[in-house]
Amino acid sequence: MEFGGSRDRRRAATLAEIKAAARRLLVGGGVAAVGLRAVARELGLTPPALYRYFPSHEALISALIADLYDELTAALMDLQCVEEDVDLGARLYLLANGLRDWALAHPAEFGLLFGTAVPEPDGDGHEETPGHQAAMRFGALFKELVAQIWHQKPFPHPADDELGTVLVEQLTAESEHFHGMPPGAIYLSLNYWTRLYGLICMEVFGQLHWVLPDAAAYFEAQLFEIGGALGLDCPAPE
Amino acid sequence: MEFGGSRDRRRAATLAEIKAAARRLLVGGGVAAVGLRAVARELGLTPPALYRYFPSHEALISALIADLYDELTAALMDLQCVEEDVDLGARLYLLANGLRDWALAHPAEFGLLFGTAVPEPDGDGHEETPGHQAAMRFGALFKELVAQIWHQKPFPHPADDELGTVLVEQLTAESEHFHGMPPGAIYLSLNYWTRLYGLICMEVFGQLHWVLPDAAAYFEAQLFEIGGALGLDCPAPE
DNA sequence: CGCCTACAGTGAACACTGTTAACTGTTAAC
DNA sequence: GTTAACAGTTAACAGTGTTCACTGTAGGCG
Repeated sequence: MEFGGSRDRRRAATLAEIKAAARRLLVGGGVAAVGLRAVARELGLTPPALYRYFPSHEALISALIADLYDELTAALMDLQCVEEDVDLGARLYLLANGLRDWALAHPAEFGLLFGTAVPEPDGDGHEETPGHQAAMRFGALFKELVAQIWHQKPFPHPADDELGTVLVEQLTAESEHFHGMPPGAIYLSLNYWTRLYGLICMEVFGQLHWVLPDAAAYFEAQLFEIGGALGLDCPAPE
Repeated sequence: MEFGGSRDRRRAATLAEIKAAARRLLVGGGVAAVGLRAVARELGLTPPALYRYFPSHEALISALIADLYDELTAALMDLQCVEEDVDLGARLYLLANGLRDWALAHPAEFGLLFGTAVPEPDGDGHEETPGHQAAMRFGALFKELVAQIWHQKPFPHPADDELGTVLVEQLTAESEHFHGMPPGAIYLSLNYWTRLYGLICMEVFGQLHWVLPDAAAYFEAQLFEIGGALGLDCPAPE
């Protein structure tokens, strides 16, 4: 029935089907709904069959996380490339707004990626799961853009003695990821990311509904504010 | 053995024991570890016995959440009352630092309270579970203090036309909870809370470890920054 | 005091979950 | 054309939340 081909092709196909079914269940009923047996049921398979593709339920979830990170990264990348000639500030604005839109459109996926990822105090330090690698690629997206903005037009930043020695030391350690930006500039960039993340998390996780029924206007105002710290002017005043 | 007393007393005692055991399991192995059977096992009871005290597993978790909110609220309250004569700015500083300390000391509990609480789009609007009421009491702690700070020494705030009509409308709707503060001042207060929440969430959920190994210095710097927006001067310069 | 009711708690069972072992057939490789 | 790898199944195990029928004991009331 399925037009033949090498066995690997068939295997890759069902593997994709499995992840698609898992994704479907995730958007339908949250993380709890994507169970091993539920996925198997979705494909008309028996539960043990999935163990030919994933060593455990947790591995399936991890693969799903990695895929979601890549999907989010890709979505944000070609969101900026729709208009190639927009300036860097507008691209950061598109990135931030795109992230919020994606989070609001896919709350279950966002919750899986960014909510309650309580990291066990790992002894070795850097883990190498594909999920973490995908997360790094996602983070690089932001770092790259901010570094470009900085190198195009350096924005005023706090001096080293304003930050304190310990903080400067940690920030300079991250300097290579930010293309040699000075600690004060990295501090402001981290500030941007932290506030953006916090805002979206609070909105998606419903922590903001108790005070703001619709956080869109607040988000817009905050975006202007944190963009201003990076030397960007307001993209859309009102 | 247990010195007698009315039956209600005994019931309340075991109810407290149940929640204590649940709490113990929570800190030991995260949310997933606090299962109905595990709690029963902890007390030497059979699982169905717990249904005399909670109608379901979810109800037990909800009660645990409510208790944790109250515990956190109480901890933060008497943290400020240790020194009665400290000024309001220092009390806010204590509140913010106390919240961070509690979150870092009890990551599992913090995750249960503030992580991935994906709110189902509820039609009625305001739910009345004890957990939400406890959350409101917790939020009131912050709102009260900020309102006191405002009324003692009003800080400069953005004008209405800087915020936009929609945002001003939403903020004025929350004015009663902030003791009649103007929208611009509520905006800054919300800003404070949003950034504080975002920072702590990122740190506890490990989203910050990839760039800052120890976020204490960064948190301190941010605290100074967001406190400055409320007219407070730096409590500890370094 | 003695009955009787309410209630905490038990045992067995159901439907579900992730996971493993032993076993099929089909299919690609030598 | 034989063989070995592999997808997939059936059966089972341990664990979960939950329900039902049942026990004993303790409290309230006549």
